[in-house]
Amino acid sequence: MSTSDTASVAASRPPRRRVHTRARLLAAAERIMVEHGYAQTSIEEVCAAAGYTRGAFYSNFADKAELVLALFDQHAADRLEQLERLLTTPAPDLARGVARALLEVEPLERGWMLLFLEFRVHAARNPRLATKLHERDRTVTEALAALFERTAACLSGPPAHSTAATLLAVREGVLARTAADGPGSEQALTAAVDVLAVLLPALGITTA
Amino acid sequence: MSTSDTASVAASRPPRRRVHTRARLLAAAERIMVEHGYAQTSIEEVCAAAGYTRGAFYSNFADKAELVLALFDQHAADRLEQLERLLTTPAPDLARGVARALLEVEPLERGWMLLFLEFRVHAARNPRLATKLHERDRTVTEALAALFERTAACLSGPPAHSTAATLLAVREGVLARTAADGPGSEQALTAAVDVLAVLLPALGITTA
DNA sequence: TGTACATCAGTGAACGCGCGTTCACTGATGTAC
DNA sequence: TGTACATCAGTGAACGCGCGTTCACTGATGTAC
Repeated sequence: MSTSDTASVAASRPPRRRVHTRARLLAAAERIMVEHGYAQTSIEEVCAAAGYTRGAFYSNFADKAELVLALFDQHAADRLEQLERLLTTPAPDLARGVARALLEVEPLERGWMLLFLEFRVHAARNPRLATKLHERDRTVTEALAALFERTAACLSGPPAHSTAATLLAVREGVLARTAADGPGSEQALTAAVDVLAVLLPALGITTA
Repeated sequence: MSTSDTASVAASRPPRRRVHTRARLLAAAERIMVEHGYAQTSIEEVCAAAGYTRGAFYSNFADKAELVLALFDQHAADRLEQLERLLTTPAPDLARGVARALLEVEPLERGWMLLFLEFRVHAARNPRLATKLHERDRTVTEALAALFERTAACLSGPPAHSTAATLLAVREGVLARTAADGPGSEQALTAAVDVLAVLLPALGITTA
C-alpha cells in the first residue's frame, strides 16, 4: 500500500521545479489587471512583471480567460469573509451598515469590480465563458444566502437566495456607475447607500 | 436681414450631398454593435454594412467612441417613453409592473445593456469618456426622476433623483448578470423581479 | 556517492491576425455669374 | 439656360501598432541504478 501510494503521489504530483511560478503570475496579473482591465492587459505584460516569458504562462494556464477566472476564485473568498464579519457584528443600524459594506469600497475594490464587469460582459457573448462565470456566481450567491440565513434570522420576504443574488447585482450596478472618479460619482454613491438603507429593512435586514 | 440669414444658413448648413450617410452609419452600427459589442465591432464592418468605406466614417464621427455615444443618445429617448407609458397607466400592481418593465426586457434590449456596460467599463478607465458618459447618465436619471415626481405622487423616502439613479443601477446590474442565455439566467431574473416587487413599495412606488 | 538518463517548466522566436486612424485625392454637388 | 469654379463628402491605400497562441528547443531538476 505505502509503495503504491508513494508511486501514485509521485505520478500525480506537479513537479513545481521553480516553485511559485503560478502564484507569481497570478500576483502580477492581479496587480496589473485590477488597474488596467482585462483587454488592456497583455499576457506579455503580466509575464514580464512576474519575471517570466510568455511560454511560462501557457504552461500554467490554458488561456487568458482561465487566468482571470483563477483570480476571481482567489478573490471571492476574501470578500465573503468581510461580509460575514459585518453581519455577525451587532450594529446600531444594520441596514445602513450592510448598505455601506456593499457599496462604499476601497479604490482597489472598484478596480476589481471593473475587472469583473468587463469579463462578465465579455463572457455574456461567449457561451463557454458564460457557463464558467455562472458557476462562480452561483457559488458566491449561495454563500451569501447561507450567511443571511445563519446570521440575519430576521430575513423576510423573498427567499434568501433571491435576496443575495439581487443584492450582488445591485452592488455591481452601482459600483459600475460610480467607478470613475469624480464628484458626481461620490454623490451617486451616497445616494445609493441612502436608498439601500431604506430598502433593506423591507427584506428583513434590520436591527431588531 | 433675409439676405444675411440666407447667407448664414448657407454657411452653417451641412451640405449632406449623399443625404443619409450619418443615419445609415448609425443604423448599421446599432444593428452590429448590439449583437457583437463595442470592441468586437470594427469600424470597417459598420462601414461595409452601411455601404461606405472607412473614410466616410471619419468624416461623420470624431472616433469610435463618439459613434457609440451618438447611439446612446438615440436610444435613451425611446426607453424613457416606454417607462412613461407604464407609469401613467394605472395598474393593479404598480410595483411589480415597474419591476418587470425594468428587468424583463427583449433580447435586443439585453444586447443594448451589454453594449452600455462594456462602454461604461471602458469609460471608467478613460477620464474623457467618463465625463461624457456621466453627462448622459445625468440626463437620463433626471428625466426618470422627473417622471417619478410627475406620475407617482406617492413617492416617499429618499429624493426622487436618488431613487431614479439607484433603480437604473439595479437595472444594469441585474441585466448584466442575466444577459447570457441559459436556464440559470431566467431564474435569476424572476428572482430579481420578485425582490424588486417587494422593495419598490418601500420607496412609495405602489398602487394607492 | 556518483553517473546516466528522463522529464518537463520555461524560453523565445515565429505565426497569424485584426484594427483605429490618417491623408492625398476625386468626383459629385452646389454656387456664382 | 449654360458655363466656370469651389467645396467637401467620401474613397481607398498606407501607417503604425499590439496581441494571443504555438512550438521546437534547452537546461535545470529529479530519478534510477
